[in-house]
Amino acid sequence: MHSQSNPNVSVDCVVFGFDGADLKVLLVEREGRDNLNIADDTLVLPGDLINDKEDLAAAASRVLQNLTGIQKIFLEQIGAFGSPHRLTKQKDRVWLEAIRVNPEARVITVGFFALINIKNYKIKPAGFAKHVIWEDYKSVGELGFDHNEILEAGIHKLRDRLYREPVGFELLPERFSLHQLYTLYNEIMGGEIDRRNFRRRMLKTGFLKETDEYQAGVPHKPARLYEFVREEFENISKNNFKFY
Amino acid sequence: MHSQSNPNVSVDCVVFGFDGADLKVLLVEREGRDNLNIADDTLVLPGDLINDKEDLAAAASRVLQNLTGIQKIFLEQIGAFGSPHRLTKQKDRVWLEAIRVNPEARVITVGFFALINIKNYKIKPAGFAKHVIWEDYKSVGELGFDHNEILEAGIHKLRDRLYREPVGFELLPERFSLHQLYTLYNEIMGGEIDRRNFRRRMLKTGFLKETDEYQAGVPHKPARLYEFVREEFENISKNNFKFY
DNA sequence: AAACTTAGTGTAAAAATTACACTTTGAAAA
DNA sequence: TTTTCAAAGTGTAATTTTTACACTAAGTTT
Repeated sequence: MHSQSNPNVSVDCVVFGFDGADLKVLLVEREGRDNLNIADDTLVLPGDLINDKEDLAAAASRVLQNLTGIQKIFLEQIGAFGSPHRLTKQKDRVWLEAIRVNPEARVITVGFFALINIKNYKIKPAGFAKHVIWEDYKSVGELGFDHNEILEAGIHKLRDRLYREPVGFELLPERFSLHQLYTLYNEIMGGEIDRRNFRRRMLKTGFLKETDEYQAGVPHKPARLYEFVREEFENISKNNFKFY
Repeated sequence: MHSQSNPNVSVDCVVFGFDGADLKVLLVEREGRDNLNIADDTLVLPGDLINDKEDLAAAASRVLQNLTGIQKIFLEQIGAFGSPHRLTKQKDRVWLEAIRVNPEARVITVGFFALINIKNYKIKPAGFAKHVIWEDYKSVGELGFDHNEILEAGIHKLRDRLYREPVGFELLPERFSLHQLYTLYNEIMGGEIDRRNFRRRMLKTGFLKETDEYQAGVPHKPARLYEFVREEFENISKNNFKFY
């Protein structure tokens, strides 16, 4: 396994999820205290060195599959992060020396961002990851390596994509209420979107199909559920639709 | 020099220029036929392996400095390109074997795009580049390696940036006519922008300062020249201005 | 039956976008 | 010196998009 790892290139994944109210990020606690003999409970983005004949996206996919078990996942590259100093923090060095074949190697990493429906998958620790947690995006503290920087680039990309492509639906269940969709957009855009205008706008697009299903188990008027119809989206907006 | 190169990571630069009418890309002819004993006149993007303690952007900057002599240049990352097959075309292999210390190495490359004012600099061959040419973007044929793919990603990024940031001015002389600006936008956006609406819109923004200078040596009414005032741009549009 | 909570609906004013054609000016040609 | 040519420069009206804003409906819990 390590023998076929490329010592100079890794991938790191910014995985966003949505629980209906807040935007979450998947973080892992570095294997430390218990398995190795070092005190380290630093949180990092899930990632790994790439294998020799492995595509970059495939490597990211592998990392996520280890954590989530999902095969097909929305994945998009954020970019490369290659500062010569990105691994030189003291704590990071200690960890690298404990775990890597070649801890001195210059590593450039390629960031990916992924979107998953937080309810659909049980996340389980795997590989280097001792614990895996969904952290509220707003509460993320200092991460290991240069991962705060990668995360920032990730949220930036997410906003950009949310604005132009129908990626929001990746974060929701197949059937969702307009309120859920609204909360998602409003949360990620960090903004003050008008609820009524949002609703009208989304319905006007024509790619939301209303179903006969309604919310259940809520202590108030149940909302109608909708589905996203990708074919309609493709037809309607030959690549230059604006979401908000 | 080669001893401090990282064998697994390179940078490649998509350099756009504008000659007043057409969008151009800087391409280099691989050193081949003459200096090495191989027949190879393939065109590629300028690029090189990164050095061991060199930042990615610094590597791109170094490559461009070798070609253009410019220190400060507008540079932005496009992304990483890491297909395991990106160097496996026959012609590319022959060239790599002739030139690289470790021609078998898996190389992932990081693309950058740069904008330069085509008239300000004399481009001169350097390093691996035998000839350097400004190729009309629309006429670019098959390039070596995966460079067509990188170029496509570059033009995509350029359009995206042109839409949101005042990067167009990097491609023009310091003083320019509204016609030049219009042609630039219209060319890059590949579109049918209305000339009058464009003019009004740009003037309304407030960050174009009119000068007392006029076009000279043209066989018709000379146009007034304008300057881009970055400070005004920064003030007016706290980061969410839309150009077109 | 009352209270609570979220679902669901419409309109009018303002702003932005679009489509569109003629006059002006200077240089070059006749 | 007059004519011709080429691009510069200018305004308006119609349409569309965006924004701001408040009440009624429906189901659950108390």
